[in-house]
Amino acid sequence: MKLATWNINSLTVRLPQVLDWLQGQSATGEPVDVLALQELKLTDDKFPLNAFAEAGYQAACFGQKTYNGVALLSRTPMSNVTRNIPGFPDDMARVISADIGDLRVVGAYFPNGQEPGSEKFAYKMRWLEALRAWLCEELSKNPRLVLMGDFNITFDDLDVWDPLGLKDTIHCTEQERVHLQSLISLGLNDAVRLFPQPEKNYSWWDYRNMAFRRKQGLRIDHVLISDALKPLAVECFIDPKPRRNERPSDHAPVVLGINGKSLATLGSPK
DNA sequence: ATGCCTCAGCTCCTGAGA
Repeated sequence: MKLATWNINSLTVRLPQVLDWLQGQSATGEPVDVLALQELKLTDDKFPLNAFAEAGYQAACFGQKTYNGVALLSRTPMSNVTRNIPGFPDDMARVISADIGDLRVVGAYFPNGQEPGSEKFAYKMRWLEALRAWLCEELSKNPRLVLMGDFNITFDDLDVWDPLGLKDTIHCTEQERVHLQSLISLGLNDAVRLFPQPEKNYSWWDYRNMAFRRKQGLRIDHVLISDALKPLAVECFIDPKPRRNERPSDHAPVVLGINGKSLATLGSPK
């Protein structure tokens, strides 16, 4: 089965591109079974449930006016949907989770953080700590867990087009990376790095300065899979093609393929 | 360079993003 995440920077603007992309994935191979979306920038009453239903997807959305907003699309039913981090009061719609098959899927839009030392950076740190504590519980309840979304954090210099120039700037600070590693320490794995990748493998490029054409990007969108799922992963890649669209999102989707058959037939012979 | 795009909205400017 195939799972993906994409920060689409306004679903109102990007809905046709999302539908096109899903169609394209089906046409060239396996359909995307689960898609996590971030930065919907719309309220739930404006969520295009019907358009996705016609494309074969059920949806769980958690929207908000103007900013943030996340959703999960799935070809199969979702249950136990939760919104944001339980026990962490937050005005912003950033997390949506669901049981899908025998997976626990968490889609997240991590805080940007703006600038080290700012109040928004402090909020990012608090949010990251709350996420870690909650995921620790979630993993104990369901070891088959996927955490994917716009993390707004790079793992290391390999994720940064100009590591020297951007050293210690937002998305690249030690504090953010320590938090990201603390998620990894829960028993999660950076799925992209499990497979060979192209050079300059980024998921976001600034709209300004022709950054995409100049390959000046960051890898800040991630798919983390739990230890139990790691042996089942068959591919994970960033698809930069939608970034070449006429009115693109500044982010590209990240796709994970896992061996769903072996999940379904676990314990049965052949 | 307090800039450069893009998006939403109490829309002809501002805040936020990354």
